Amino acid sequence: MPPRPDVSEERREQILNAAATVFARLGVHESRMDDIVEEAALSKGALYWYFKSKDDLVAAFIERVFARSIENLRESLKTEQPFRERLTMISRSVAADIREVTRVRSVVLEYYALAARDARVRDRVRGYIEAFIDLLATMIADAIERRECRATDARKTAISLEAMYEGLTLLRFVGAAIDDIDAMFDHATHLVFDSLLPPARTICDSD
Amino acid sequence: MPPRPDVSEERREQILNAAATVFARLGVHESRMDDIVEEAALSKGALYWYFKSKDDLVAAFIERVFARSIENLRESLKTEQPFRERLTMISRSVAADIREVTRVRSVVLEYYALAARDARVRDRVRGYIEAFIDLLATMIADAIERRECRATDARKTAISLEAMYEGLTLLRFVGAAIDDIDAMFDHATHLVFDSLLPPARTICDSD
Amino acid sequence: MPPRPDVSEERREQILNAAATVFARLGVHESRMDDIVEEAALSKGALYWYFKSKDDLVAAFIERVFARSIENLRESLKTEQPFRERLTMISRSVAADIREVTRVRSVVLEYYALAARDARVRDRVRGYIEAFIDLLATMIADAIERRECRATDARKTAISLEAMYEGLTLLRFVGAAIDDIDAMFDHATHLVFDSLLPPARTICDSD
Amino acid sequence: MPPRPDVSEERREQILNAAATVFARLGVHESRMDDIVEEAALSKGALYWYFKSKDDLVAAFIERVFARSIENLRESLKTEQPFRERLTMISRSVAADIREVTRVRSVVLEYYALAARDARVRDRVRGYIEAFIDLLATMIADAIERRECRATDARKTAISLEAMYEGLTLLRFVGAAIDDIDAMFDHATHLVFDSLLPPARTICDSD
DNA sequence: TATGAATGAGAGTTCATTCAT
DNA sequence: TATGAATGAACTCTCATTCAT
Repeated sequence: MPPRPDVSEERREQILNAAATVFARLGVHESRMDDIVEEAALSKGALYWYFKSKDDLVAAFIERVFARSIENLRESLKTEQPFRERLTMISRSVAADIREVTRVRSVVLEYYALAARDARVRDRVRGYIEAFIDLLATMIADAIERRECRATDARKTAISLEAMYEGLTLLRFVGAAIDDIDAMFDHATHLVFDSLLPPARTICDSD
Repeated sequence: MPPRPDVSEERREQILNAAATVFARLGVHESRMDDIVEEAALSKGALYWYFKSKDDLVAAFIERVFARSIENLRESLKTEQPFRERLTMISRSVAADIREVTRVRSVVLEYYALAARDARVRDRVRGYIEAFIDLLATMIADAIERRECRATDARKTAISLEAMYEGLTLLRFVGAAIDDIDAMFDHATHLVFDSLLPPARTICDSD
Repeated sequence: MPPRPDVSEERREQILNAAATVFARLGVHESRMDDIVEEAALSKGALYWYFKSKDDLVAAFIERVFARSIENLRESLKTEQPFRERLTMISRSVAADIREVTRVRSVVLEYYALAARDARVRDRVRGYIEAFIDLLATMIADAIERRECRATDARKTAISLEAMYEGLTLLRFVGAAIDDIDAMFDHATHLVFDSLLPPARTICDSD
Repeated sequence: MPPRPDVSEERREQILNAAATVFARLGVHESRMDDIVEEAALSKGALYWYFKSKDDLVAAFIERVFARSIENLRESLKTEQPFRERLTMISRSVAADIREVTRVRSVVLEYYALAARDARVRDRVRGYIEAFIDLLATMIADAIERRECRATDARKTAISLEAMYEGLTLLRFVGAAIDDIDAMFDHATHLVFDSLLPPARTICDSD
């Protein structure tokens, strides 16, 4: 029981926020611990008191980014809604994510690149992506069960969706091809959505 | 003194090949000029004779990777074939690309990350991706014109496809979710494909 | 409020014991104040309350080691005994010392090394060694007076003995040459002992 | 085959000499790589070109000190001489060593201290001391064979001698007890020498 | 007395780049 | 063309010490 109020958590936040600012400006690789120290208005020692290395800091930072993304998605899926609306909500949620954190995305990419050679990083990244995919797969499986969607491999489809979202984010991020984010996400989502509609009958009926 | 045969081009290839090996093993960031010098069995001076900086070398390396990818795709699209077969061919071409160059992919990712902060890198990357998208868009537009595919925004669809391929590559690369590359690419491609089939009639007929 | 019992002395002991453990494991140079704090199950502040610096702590620690060694020797010399037995006792006392404190010896060595450049450390070390030599010299002078030993420069001989003991300790410590400590110390002691026996007559008698 | 004359060896010497100067002034621990760089009038990079770490530099330095000591002793033992003269020569050789390298000795001590915890250092030190002992043991064995010296365990006696020399060096080094080095070494050597003389007869004759 | 978060100067080491030969 | 020893600015991380509580 420390006599002073425990400021550990807010110090960590303070540092993580400083890191976010600096990483966004310079990228992880070009960011110096001194830059972050200055941004956080702390001493070098304090930074190393809370994070035992730069790698540790980067990992914690990424963890936070991932956790928030997952949280956003989970929130979007909470309410009871038809499949179509849910898909749209997800599309919008991810699109919003991008707009908010475009610059931070470079850090995520550097982290992805790192995953190739560091098994621990790879495990962390995989964990996050699997969590994302699981949420989507569950939603799709539900839809199939409710006949809102034709029978398909829920997991493979979830992966495809996740891949498309990651891909669009990437394209947007490298400044390629995508001007109107919302329009693009909607188009992409409906491309998949159309192919998931319950088959034939509906269409014939409308004939 | 007869002019010595110009070895410039093969020296560049020699260095680029060495770079490929080293980058694949260590990533761009962790690769030292000395590592590449050693792998190429050359001297430091020679390396700097052909590439004026590490950035220059990385750029040349990436350029080569991109060029080969584009070339592969262009080759796949050369023959006259129905839309459906073409899509399958593309799917297989990209899947093959991944298998071949998984490790190199980390270099591409690092380069993507770099694109966020360096306008020149961004332009290069955008150029490559746009070229890829253009190829896809042309193919789709052709299909629409031939009524092999229902009317849709060809460019947006091409972007979606490209995004999905980039996304799947990314997922595969970070070791997430994808075990059977071919199956996954086929599923993803057909998801889009199904939604691009000419509407209604065909389906009802099969009833 | 009754005055709390003074825990100063036992706190100092507690810290010194912790230091002994840590120094033995890591050496002075590689031991961190934090290591000692942890080993002592105290706080950093408490440590600095009792010892004003690392140097201060090291000095106190060494002082204790020296004092104990001197005490051991003094104890060995207390009883009335012939010269020969006394020498043997000393030999055994030093040999026992080594076995007990081999690891601590590295701390002493580091301290010796430090003595080269720090006059205060040098004075401390000199004081200890002089005390040791004085004890030996007194014993030898006694033996001479009692004709148990031939006339010789008592101090120079004491120095030689002390040197040999320090030397053997050093050799043992760096892992060189000495397997059987007792045998080695006996051999060394008797080398000197034989040359200190009263001369000639004794030997001729035995002819 | 380098076009320029190979300066590697002299560069190493240059650095080692600079290290000797700085180590003598500050001790190994307090010596900064920058100090050595400055003393050597080189760049930090050059220093690290020839020695891959501070540890490596220290090891090379010590190696040189050891090698020279051994060489000195070997030189002293080359000429054919009676046992008595040889012992005196050794005594003088070691005494001279001390006078020359007193300050360097602190580095050796730090190295000895290090030996306690680093097996590789220990092996190096052991090697040197064993070499020293072997030289002495061979000399003593010779003397025994020639009846210049009474039968004794040559190796144990060599160890005792080496121990005494190391001990005297240590004492001198920490500023204790020894004012007249030569007188002290002579006394110590003859202490042992007397006990190694062939027994009885000689002594009785002189009565 | 006792705590432990905070300090910050300074350490060893790296590595892209240069340039005399 | 080609070499590789040399450069040095800049990096991450350490740890004895302090001081508000």
